[in-house]
Amino acid sequence: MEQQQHIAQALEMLINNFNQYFPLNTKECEEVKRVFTPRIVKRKAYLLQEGEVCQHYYFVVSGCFKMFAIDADFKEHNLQFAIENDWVADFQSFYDKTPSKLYIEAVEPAIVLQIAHADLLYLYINYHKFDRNFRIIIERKFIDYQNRILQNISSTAEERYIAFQKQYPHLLNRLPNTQIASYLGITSEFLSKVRKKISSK
Amino acid sequence: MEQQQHIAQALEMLINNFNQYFPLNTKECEEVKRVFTPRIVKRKAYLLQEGEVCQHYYFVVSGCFKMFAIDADFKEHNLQFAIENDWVADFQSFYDKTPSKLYIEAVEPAIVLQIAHADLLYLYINYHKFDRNFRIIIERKFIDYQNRILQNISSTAEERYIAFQKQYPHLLNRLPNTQIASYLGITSEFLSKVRKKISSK
DNA sequence: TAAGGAACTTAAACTAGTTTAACTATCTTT
DNA sequence: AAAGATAGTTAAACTAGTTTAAGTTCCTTA
Repeated sequence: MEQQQHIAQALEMLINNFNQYFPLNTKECEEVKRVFTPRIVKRKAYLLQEGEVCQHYYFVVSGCFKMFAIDADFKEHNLQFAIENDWVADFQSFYDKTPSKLYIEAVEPAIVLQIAHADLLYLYINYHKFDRNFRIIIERKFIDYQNRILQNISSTAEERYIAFQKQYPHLLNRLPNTQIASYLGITSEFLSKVRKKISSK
Repeated sequence: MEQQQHIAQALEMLINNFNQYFPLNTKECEEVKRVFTPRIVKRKAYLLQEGEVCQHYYFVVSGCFKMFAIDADFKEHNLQFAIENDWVADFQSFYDKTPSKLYIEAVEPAIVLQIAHADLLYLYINYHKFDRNFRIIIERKFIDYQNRILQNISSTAEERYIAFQKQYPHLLNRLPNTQIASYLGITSEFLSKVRKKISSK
């Protein structure tokens, strides 16, 4: 059946993702296939909304998500985008079991593989390799965040936009500029001005 | 001898730090005592300078550090401060063995316990618990960074300074305002203005 | 104990980025 | 095919934050 083949492909993608770090053995692969479950997400649907406890850690198989907060003036601020092969969750809520202040919304129709908190703990406790691989995954995300903070405190909006273009060329076509502006911490009107200035060079 | 007692105290602090997460057994404690070595750092001395490969992961026993980058205009931008019980390193350089773009400098006389890259790998490979505990340590730092990014893209300098006061009251007294301004991503002149405005309320 | 250097403040002139508003184009849904 | 929402641009008036410079205090080290 077609559906089952899609699931098999998604799981293969996930296992390949783990294998980039410390490859899984047969038993570990079986456990992954057992505890990760697929989920189809429509455009504009949420994986997480403010006030909910983040119950799952998500691996993105296809599509694109934005994770954002809404401030007192009802403005959205994009913390990160997640596309194929990315991991996304609100860790603070996921590990502390506290209500999240964040939203995770599909900006394109998407497929994810999700693992529940208890299942992840099960993997951590029984297989050294998942502590290892998730440590490495989070370390890489930490490095990305650190570089982004450095940019935020040291560069102008124009410099940050140019850096974004270089670092995420594949996202430029997939996201409206309003979303990129929100990620960069500027208004979309000002991004428009910046883009005009750059293109006139 | 007095020196040895200081070292014993520092190691106890380190082990207590690990024990906050998943407590170490006797063998793991012994290994920690074997592979972490103490280092005394004078004020204004560096643990890391731009161009060097970050060879150690540092646990701060006492004192205070700033980690920063220097931009094209020779201005410093503080990425983080580290005091007692904090961990500090440039991960990108440490794991990839690439020259660092960062500096780690003592702003107070300090004592650290350092572990070399190879020794950390040894712990990771032989003891599940270190992968586990360092995963948790980095996850917490990741959450802090994420909250900071959200602040940077969504709040004014005044709001960020007030948040800093709340989150790090103990750092306010230990750091000159110039260093805090650099951390917040503003000039010290503007921080002066912000502080005046706040105090006049 | 003198002197040089950090640290802090103030202020005036400037620039980067926001706000509000209006217009156009494109997509989405019915 | 129409209608409404979403996206992008422009511009004028505004505000947040920078730059340069000068003056003061405090701290450090010779």
